[in-house]
Amino acid sequence: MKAHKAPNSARRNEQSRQAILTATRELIAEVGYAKVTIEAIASRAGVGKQTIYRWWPSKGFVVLESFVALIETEEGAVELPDTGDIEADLKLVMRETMEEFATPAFEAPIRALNTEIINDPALAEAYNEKLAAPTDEVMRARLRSARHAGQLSPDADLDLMAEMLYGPLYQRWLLRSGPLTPEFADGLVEAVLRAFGPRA
Amino acid sequence: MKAHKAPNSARRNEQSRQAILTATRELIAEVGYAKVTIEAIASRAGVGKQTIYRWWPSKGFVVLESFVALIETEEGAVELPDTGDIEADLKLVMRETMEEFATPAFEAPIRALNTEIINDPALAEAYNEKLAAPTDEVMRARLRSARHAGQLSPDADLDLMAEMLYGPLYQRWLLRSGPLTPEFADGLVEAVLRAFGPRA
Amino acid sequence: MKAHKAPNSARRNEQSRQAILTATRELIAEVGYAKVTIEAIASRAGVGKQTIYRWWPSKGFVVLESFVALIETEEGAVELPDTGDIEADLKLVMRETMEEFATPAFEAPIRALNTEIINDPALAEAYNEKLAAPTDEVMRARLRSARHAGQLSPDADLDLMAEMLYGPLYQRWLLRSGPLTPEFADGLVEAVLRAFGPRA
Amino acid sequence: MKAHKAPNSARRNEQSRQAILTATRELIAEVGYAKVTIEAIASRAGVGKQTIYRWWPSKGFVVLESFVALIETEEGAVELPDTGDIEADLKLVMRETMEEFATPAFEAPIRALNTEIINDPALAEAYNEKLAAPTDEVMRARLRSARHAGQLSPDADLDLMAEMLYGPLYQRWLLRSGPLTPEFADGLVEAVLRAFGPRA
DNA sequence: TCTTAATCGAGACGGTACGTCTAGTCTTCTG
DNA sequence: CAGAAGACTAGACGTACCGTCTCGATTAAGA
Repeated sequence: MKAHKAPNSARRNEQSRQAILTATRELIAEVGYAKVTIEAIASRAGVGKQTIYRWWPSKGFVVLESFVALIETEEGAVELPDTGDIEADLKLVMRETMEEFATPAFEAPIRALNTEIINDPALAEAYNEKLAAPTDEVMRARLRSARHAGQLSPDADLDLMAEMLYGPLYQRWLLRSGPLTPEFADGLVEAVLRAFGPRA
Repeated sequence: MKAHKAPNSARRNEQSRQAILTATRELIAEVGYAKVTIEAIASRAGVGKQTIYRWWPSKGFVVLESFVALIETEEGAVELPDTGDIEADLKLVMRETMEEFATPAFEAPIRALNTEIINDPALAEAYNEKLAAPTDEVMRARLRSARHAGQLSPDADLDLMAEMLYGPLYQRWLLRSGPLTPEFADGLVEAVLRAFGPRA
Repeated sequence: MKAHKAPNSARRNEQSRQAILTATRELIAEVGYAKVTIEAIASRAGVGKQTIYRWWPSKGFVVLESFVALIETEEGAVELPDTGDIEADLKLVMRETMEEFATPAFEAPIRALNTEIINDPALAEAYNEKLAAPTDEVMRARLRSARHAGQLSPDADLDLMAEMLYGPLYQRWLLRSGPLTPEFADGLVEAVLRAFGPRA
Repeated sequence: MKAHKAPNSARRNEQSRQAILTATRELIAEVGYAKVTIEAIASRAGVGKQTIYRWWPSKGFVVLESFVALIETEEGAVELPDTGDIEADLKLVMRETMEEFATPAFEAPIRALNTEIINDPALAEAYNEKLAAPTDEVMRARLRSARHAGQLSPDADLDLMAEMLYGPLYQRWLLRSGPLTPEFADGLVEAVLRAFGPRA
């Protein structure tokens, strides 16, 4: 595998970049990730194929950047609810997350990205840094608040806790190993809180 | 998508079938799943392409069957250790699972399968039934034994418990979102046992 | 340069072959040789690109074969006039040849072929064998008849004679180094006959 | 086809011009004309592509100018031998010409030019004027001398004679329609002299 | 035992997309 | 402010595979 070497970006055409990211998002929504081709993106964006190959090492990175760009525009409002009741808040968040996962418009591209991530460590790194890390940080912030409020054990490992909340959910969704029901979300939250609650 | 209709298997050539499954496994190990093509499998197996298309609906199913075939041959010995100490046993199992995940010979094909599963519900179902279910059942058997021994709460949800053990581990591995260290395994087991232990 | 290895032609699809040769001729007539692409030929012929690459080593050979095919269909009538007067016959033939050279429908593809021949010895060989040799043989047959009739010296080198008739004409045409006038043709014939006539 | 309009040459950078012509000659010698690209010339010459497009209408003209430039530097010594024996002199010249044609360093670029000339009338004109005409004139000068010496018929058409000497030779070479042997050269000269000799 | 019909290896077929290459134009920065 | 540097749109290149489709040549079943 040849390492991708991005050229000097000073001369980069920002209009083309935006057109490519937009076309990518549109195409994924229209025909599904697996059928999105570099040629189609270039054609839709009114751009030469070389312009894509010049700046991105693979389709996965184009897709990733197209989502990062989308998220960055709506940034700021990303924060979990904090009613003071950690259990209620977590259950709500988990249910909302599950619903998001069930939305085709959301599901398709994320599944797509995960497909690529599995076999591309470089893309995985970029994904974790650009998309997963911010999401996790939001969760950890809420947990930190709860711990401060005495609703969690003072020595609760919040990183592990976040992973225990998201991991089982994610697995069921990605591998379709089980249904995403509210009961599942509630049971998961309750179990995690038993593990990290103040009594533990 | 046209439904795959397997023809009458009475006339099926078992030698060809075995050659295909073996070639598939070899090729995945040699060049990685993404670069394995139907043509390469056919060529390696000394088989016409049509013979593959006749009996399997997609590459994913060939891969899946090649692993199922492998596992079925070594069946029987699959059982978790039971020293009477559930915490020690689980920690051991989790560490061993992690090591397995780190073995290239094991990692490559499982990643391969997961790639296909993500975008193919039918394959996901077959995967969960043929490969995941047996593994989970082994885990649940050990947990049932522990509950019977009073090391777990009488009303512990063993299905959920198994998912909480495997989910975070699986997520870290598949998405490379964190390192697979013994400390992580231990922390995970301890937290899950706090959630489902006799006091809870 | 990789040697072109035509596969076993037993399975060859004759319909596709004809469609390709026809499409090639049409495209050359429509847009000119330089702008004819393999992709366009394939598309026009309703054929996969690989089918062209499988059977021909380069665009030049496709073009060559398309003309050979054309000529072979009208075969049989190819013979020079023989009125008994070699000078008159040659002058007529040379003038007709010049007119042919001036016909766009004829000129374009032959120029095209010559372009390729210059830099491709293999194509040159095929061209000389398939297109040039038959034409030359027809000329030599007429000269042989004239020699037999005593209108040429008994030891006249007919091969050289043919080359001296066609060479200057060809050069003027290909390199546009001079006009193709009847006077030029007549002068050329007269000079060649002085060189190879019975008195010489 | 857009007419090429050379800009005001007052500001033209002579160093760049020379670098381009030199790079062109070197590249033709190294990789062959067909594989020479404008980009490669610009890169080798340390020049922007635009500088080439600004001053030359096509690759052919760059090649042509690169040879004209070369020839102009060694000009003056161009004259045919004149021993008084036209047959011996012509045979010598023809043999030398053939040898030149067989020299790769000479052959490659001339073939290259001819490739372009075939399909580009404007270039053909420039070629005939700049390269062919001087060569022909040298030949005609020698023939004029022979006619004056009574070795040729007083009314011999020297232009036609020159074409009859070069034409067959050129055709054999360009189309590889036959071997370039001394016997061929001698036979050609003898035949032409029979046609244009004093007796005729 | 002899059809006879499905399966087999083989590989040509019409296609799609790949990633690279070059053309010719346009833009930016530097000497 | 001309020129080097090089990014841009466009599109052909030749390759790799896809999944379908013949081709005989087995081969196993039932007549």
